Amino acid sequence: MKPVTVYDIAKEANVSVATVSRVLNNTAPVKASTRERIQGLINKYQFQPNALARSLIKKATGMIGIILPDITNPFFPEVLAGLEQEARKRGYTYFLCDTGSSNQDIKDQYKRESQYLNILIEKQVDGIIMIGGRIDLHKCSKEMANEVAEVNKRVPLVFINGNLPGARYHRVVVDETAGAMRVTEHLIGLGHRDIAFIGGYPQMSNTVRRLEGFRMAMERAELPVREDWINHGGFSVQRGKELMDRLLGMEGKPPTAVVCANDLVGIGAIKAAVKAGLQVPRDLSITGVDDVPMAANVIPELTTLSLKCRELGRTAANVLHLLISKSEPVELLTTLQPELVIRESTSPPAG
Amino acid sequence: MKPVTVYDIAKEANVSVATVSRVLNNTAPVKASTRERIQGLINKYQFQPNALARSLIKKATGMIGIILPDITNPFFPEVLAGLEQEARKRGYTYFLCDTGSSNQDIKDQYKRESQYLNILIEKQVDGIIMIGGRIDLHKCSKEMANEVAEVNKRVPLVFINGNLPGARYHRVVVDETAGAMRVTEHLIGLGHRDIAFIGGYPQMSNTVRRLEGFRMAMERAELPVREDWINHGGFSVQRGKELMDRLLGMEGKPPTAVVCANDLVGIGAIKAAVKAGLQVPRDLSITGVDDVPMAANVIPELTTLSLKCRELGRTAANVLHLLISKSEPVELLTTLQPELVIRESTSPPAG
DNA sequence: GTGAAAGCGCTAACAC
DNA sequence: GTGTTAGCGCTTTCAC
Repeated sequence: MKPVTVYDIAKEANVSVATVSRVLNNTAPVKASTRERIQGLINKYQFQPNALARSLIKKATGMIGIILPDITNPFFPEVLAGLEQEARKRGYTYFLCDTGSSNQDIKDQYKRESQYLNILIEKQVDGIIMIGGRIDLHKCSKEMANEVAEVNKRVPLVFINGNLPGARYHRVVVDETAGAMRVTEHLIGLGHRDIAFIGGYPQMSNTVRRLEGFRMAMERAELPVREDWINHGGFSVQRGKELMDRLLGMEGKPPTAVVCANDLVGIGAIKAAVKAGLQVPRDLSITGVDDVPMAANVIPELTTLSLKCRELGRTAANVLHLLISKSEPVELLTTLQPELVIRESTSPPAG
Repeated sequence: MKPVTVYDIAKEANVSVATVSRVLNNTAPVKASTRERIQGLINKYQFQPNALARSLIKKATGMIGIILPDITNPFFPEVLAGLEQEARKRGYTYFLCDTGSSNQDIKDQYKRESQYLNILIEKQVDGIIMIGGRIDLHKCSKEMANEVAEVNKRVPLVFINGNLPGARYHRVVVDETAGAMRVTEHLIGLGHRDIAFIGGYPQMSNTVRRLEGFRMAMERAELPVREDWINHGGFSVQRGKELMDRLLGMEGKPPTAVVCANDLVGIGAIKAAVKAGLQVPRDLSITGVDDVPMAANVIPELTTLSLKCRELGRTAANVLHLLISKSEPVELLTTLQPELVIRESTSPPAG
């Protein structure tokens, strides 16, 4: 059976399509009796207006796109949850564009970003939010940056925790440098002097920022930074284990505390430390960054830096909505303050 | 600046829109020279055809909708990852419709499902996948079931691990009953006789199925089922802690093993047990269901039942695609076998 | 309060 | 090979 259209409704109600449209959109007064007649038919046929046709005219689709690198990393669902809430409230639905670093060849991640960018434009989304991927690159290639700049000209665009050279973007960020400083200072305040930093990728700006905060805190406390205690390699639990193993395998006195680039690495670090016979935090304090739900569920519960994931998502959706509705001018940069969450994985050093 | 259309391209290339459309879709041969001329303009203006207009004619959008209850529960991102992979390969983009049991008033969850169902139809998605929510209800109300039946008439629909009365649906399921039996038998094989079951909701069919498998294994081994050791209350880590605490607080000899309704409950159960001074698995064996990534990352690593999340997602996307393309008849029911994953949280009972 | 008609940007017959 | 034209299903002037 063919889907019913405004014409079908109009014909059966003995009115014109214009009138049907009017009751559909409440865009002009309609006589109560005809309105009821039409409404009756709408209910009878469970008529649902075709949003494609509507959007084609209105030049607005109520759809936005979210491009992210890996929904499987628990950080992103948290951000999404915040985003969803705000988006739904404003009447948007969203395309989730996972560039799938967990599934597919990670080398193609940026290619998939480009594809999704194009697809979203063709689908006429009202706006796009990007998080992770190329906007986290410390040095992004001119071509990749350019692509995004072009998109930015065509449709409202908001970055979460990232940036790109060559254009001015609307960004919602959390001050990771200050946050990493706070984490490190917490450790220093506890009495630690020998502190390592593991995880992340040196070519990613989030890692650079977190490491920078770490260094600033150490410097301010006049503590030496052991360069061989700074090791990168990724953001996964597996990486955390490996990096911690390496740290534990080094000659000489080990660190008494380890700042991890994110919670997953921190969880891996705990695993490796426990497996090596250490007690956390007695023998070794460990911290994370993100405050994903699991951070509160591991044993011992992970001291971490809350990146305010949900608020980040809500805020980004909000900024994007403001941009779309053009109701008011929007600040380019919105900065949230992260929050130190002290749990069980940190304590004064033993001895 | 206005977006460029086929007309703009056609005019500047001195051809008709039909020819532009032809090179865009490779739908008929075009003289090489004109094709190049047109392609040049397309590149020059970075012309992207409006997918709304195209879909309006073709009656296909390349969009599908996924309705799920809570992206924040790590089970769902895993399924999504599988789904995304398959969907992308087939050229679909998808709306993520999170009915947000984590954010908002959970009482409105089913209302949001209804809303999303309507929105997806209006947006003319080519198909819908549902997972969780009302399709997991052991007894779903007539009205709620009816809504879905109506949707099922209008657009291809696939359920993951759920069902609804009143109509025949295409479903991709994993045999949870057999799986729960396998888990329980593993425990029994280890020598356990006093086994509890915690977590889930009695009104949800997944809980019913898992509990059924548990009971069947116990019965087959001629072991008594202690009804006061069967406690429901949810699927979260927090619930797992509470339910385990209650178990530990009961009079008499405690169970030597606990089958948890899912991994999160299992992780909570471990936390509560450890906090109570027990050693897992020496004093208490604990199992989960799902095999979310975190199950392998907690200490001790959780023995669990892999629900083949990714495969579930891939298969569902596949089935939906088959339904959409009508290329071949599709089985109503696709069943996957779950897999017991033995890790560290189970061992023979002490002494 | 209501209808006629002109599109929104594209594809697909159907001519030539 | 290419152009003309009629829609897809809806909203929106502009009359009446």
